[in-house]
Amino acid sequence: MRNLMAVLKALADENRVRALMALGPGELCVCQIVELLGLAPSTVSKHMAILKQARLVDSRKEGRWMFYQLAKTDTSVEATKLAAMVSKLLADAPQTREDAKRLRQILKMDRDELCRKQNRC
Amino acid sequence: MRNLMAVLKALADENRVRALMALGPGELCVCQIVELLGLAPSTVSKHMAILKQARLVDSRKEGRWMFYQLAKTDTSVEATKLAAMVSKLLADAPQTREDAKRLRQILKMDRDELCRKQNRC
DNA sequence: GTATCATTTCGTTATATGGCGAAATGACAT
DNA sequence: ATGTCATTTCGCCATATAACGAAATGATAC
Repeated sequence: MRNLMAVLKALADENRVRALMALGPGELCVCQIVELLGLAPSTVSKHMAILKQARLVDSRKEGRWMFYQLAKTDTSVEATKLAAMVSKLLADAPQTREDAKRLRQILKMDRDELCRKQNRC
Repeated sequence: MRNLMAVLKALADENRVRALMALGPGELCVCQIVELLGLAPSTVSKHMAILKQARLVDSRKEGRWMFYQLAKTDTSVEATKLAAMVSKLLADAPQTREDAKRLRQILKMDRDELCRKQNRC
């Protein structure tokens, strides 16, 4: 019950759901998610921590960058199944399409430059 | 997206999830849910309104009583599928078993008496 | 070591949420 | 019509949550 509620609470925020959807194709670093959602890095970091605690995502540190990816299937039954269902239900939503399009642009950018740009403004 | 978020937000509260689980076997009136959850009638009413807005439940008025039941399958794809999954994931949880047991007792009580008792204390 | 830079943690603020009790509503009974 | 009673709406309070910026962290680069 506790685990499931953590998952459901994690899924009860639009920005977190968008982040999850964005991770579908593959891992992303924080600054890429920041760019997609248009939120402060500290805010995104907190969101990702909540997703991680709910076992919806895993993280991997590489140098200065922290990469987040969807949790593997065996991590948590509740998390995986619910995330898969939400993902399926949202697959055709306008917001999802828009984000996917924007994400393709973001992935084309140089990561160093992307981060630097964020720290300037 | 809006619909799905409404469903996910509705599911992000333990008392609402417990109420949903309790409706599995069949419809219940507000005072029965009040008895199960141990919350004020006004609070339960608000919770049920949220579940209804998310199209997770339907309501039916019979005299003074308002009965809530799980929404029919064709009401909302998102709501129905997610509710079914949550229900399956929680089927064996201790809280669910406890609530089911208590619910059997509540259903044995006379509804008039149950409501009257609540208004006294 | 010192600087730089991505990310996280911390402190603060505004808003959302969940809870209650009192008053309003709406239906039955007298 | 008046009263009773289940439920809802309203107003209020306490807590939770989401957002930001500033400071701390931890890793590379000089």
